[in-house]
Parts: sequence; structure tokens; C-alpha cells
Amino acid sequence: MQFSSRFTIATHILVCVAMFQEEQKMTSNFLAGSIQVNPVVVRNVLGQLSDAGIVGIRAGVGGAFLAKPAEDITLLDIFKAVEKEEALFHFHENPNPLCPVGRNIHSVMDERLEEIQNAMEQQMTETTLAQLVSETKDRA
Amino acid sequence: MQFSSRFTIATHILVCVAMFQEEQKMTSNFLAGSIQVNPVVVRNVLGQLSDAGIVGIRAGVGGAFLAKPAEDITLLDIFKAVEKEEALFHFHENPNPLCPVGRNIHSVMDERLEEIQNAMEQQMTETTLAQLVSETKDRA
DNA sequence: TTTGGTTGTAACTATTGACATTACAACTCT
DNA sequence: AGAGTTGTAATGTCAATAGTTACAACCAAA
Repeated sequence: MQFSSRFTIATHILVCVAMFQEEQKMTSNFLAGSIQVNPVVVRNVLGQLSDAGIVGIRAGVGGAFLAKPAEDITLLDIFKAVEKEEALFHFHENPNPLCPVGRNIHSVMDERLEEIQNAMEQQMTETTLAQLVSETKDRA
Repeated sequence: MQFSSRFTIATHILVCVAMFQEEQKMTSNFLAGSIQVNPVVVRNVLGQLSDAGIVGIRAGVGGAFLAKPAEDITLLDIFKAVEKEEALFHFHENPNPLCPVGRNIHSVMDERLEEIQNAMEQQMTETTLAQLVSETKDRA
């Protein structure tokens, strides 16, 4: 199991937009060139980021721009925009209620699984887009 | 994206084995009855748990048993036994080295992605099989 | 030593999701 | 009106999940 590459693609897109939106029009073609994926993939991800209120997109004329300050965009915001699954874990559907384990496994596990997912999401809030941009500029 | 149900199936198997191994022979058929999945699925997961040194399996005669104390088996042990992916995140392969973002996105992101995965795995070590068994007994 | 129950594994199928690509209608500025 | 762009549908490929059948190999007990 792996998360889809849409998460790193979305992050890549946002770092580009944050860095270059003042200088150039951020079209799906331009972004696709930096990421080296098909422009349609960029458009789809960009659409999800737009639905989440992270970017705005100029229809017709073209070009994406940040809809809020890079300081206010965390990796969790990006993750949630592109990964629509509510639950990280997939429970087997029909444990046998006649078995004491089958009857209780869900209630015993659910809280733990939630804590695990929370731990992951909490760590995702620790990084903002602004930090990624600043670090990218340092290295460039 | 979701983890496969093998993780919750494996956990279910282990709670059953820990609770009932003294009383009954833990065959794939018995376990499949509690989990309500095909016995072959149980045998495959059980094989992975055996490879990981978590359970032993009596060939021929049949039946699984814990290979170490339930206190020493954490959710992370179970998770690693059944999810063979090394990395949780899937990076897009070919960012453009001619772009300052494409050239540096990997080095900027890698450490963060690792921290996120570590946070998740750390939380998984907080729960042991012994706790799950004890809580299941309380509820039964 | 045969028999019965069990495991390990291969083979096949169905379903789903990811991703790339082509195509085109709709939109907006010049 | 035209050019460039977005949104989206359709299609194809590939890999993973999961269910199922089948059977050789194995071991203990009768």
C-alpha cells in the first residue's frame, strides 16, 4: 500500500505556484513541465486544490494562484485535498458476531486506528508551504 | 487510498490465537469462521505472521500459536508483517532537473515524509496484543 | 502403514484504483 | 472572432486486493 503520487504532485504544484506566480502565468502546461507528468493530471489535481480553497484558477485566461498565504497551508491541507478516503484503515466487513472476538474486534480496534491516523495527520500539520518554499529557495 | 484489510485480519487472527490457543486447535478454518473470510486468506496472512516470527504453525497436524508473549507484539509488528511496502508515500518519478523546484523537491520533502511515517509507526507501537486481548475479555 | 485433517501454494477471476493520453466543449481576454 | 486555457469524459494499461478452487506435501494417530 502506498499513497498515490497525487500528494507529492500537489505539493510540487504549490511550491511552484508560490515561487513563480508573480513572474509567470501558472498554466497546467507550465506546471506539467516541471513535474514531468501529463497536463491533464495537473489539471485534475489543481481542481482538487481549488475545491479545497487552497488555490484559485482563472478560467478561460488560465493560470493558478494561491488562495491564501503560504504560511496558512499545511501538508495536511494538501493531503486532505487530494486523498478523499475518510478512513486510512480498511476493516474486514463481517466478523462473526457469534465469536467473542468477532463481536468486539471493531470496538476494541477503532479507537486505536483513529489514534494512529491522528498521529500521522498531526505530524502533517507541522510543515507549511511557506517552509517548503523557503527551503527550496535556500537550495536553489 | 487505504491499507489492505490484511492488517485488521492479522490483528483479528492474533487476538483469537492469544485467547483460544490453549483450548482449541487454531486452524485456518476455525479462524476463517470468526473473521468470515476465505480460509486461504487466513493461511496467507498467517504465513506472513509466521515469516515475521510472530506466530508458529504446526505443519501437517495444523494449528497456529503465538511465537512470543502477547506483551511483546505491537500493532507495528503486525503492520510490518503484512504491509511489505517500504515507503508510505509514492513520489512522482521524474521531476524536471531544469526547474529549481523540480531539482530540489525531493530533498526538501523526503525528510518530512519520513517524519510523518515515523509518527504513524510510533503510535502503532503504543498498542500491544496483550492490551487488545485484555480489552476484548472485558467486553465479552 | 495407511488414513484424515491440515498447510502451503499455484492458478484463475473479478474488481478497483492509479496514471497516461486523446479529444473536445466551454470559457475569457484581446 | 480567435487564441489559449480549463474542465471533463472516454479509453487503455497496469498493479493490487480479494475470493475461490484445486492439489501436492506433510504429520500424527489409529
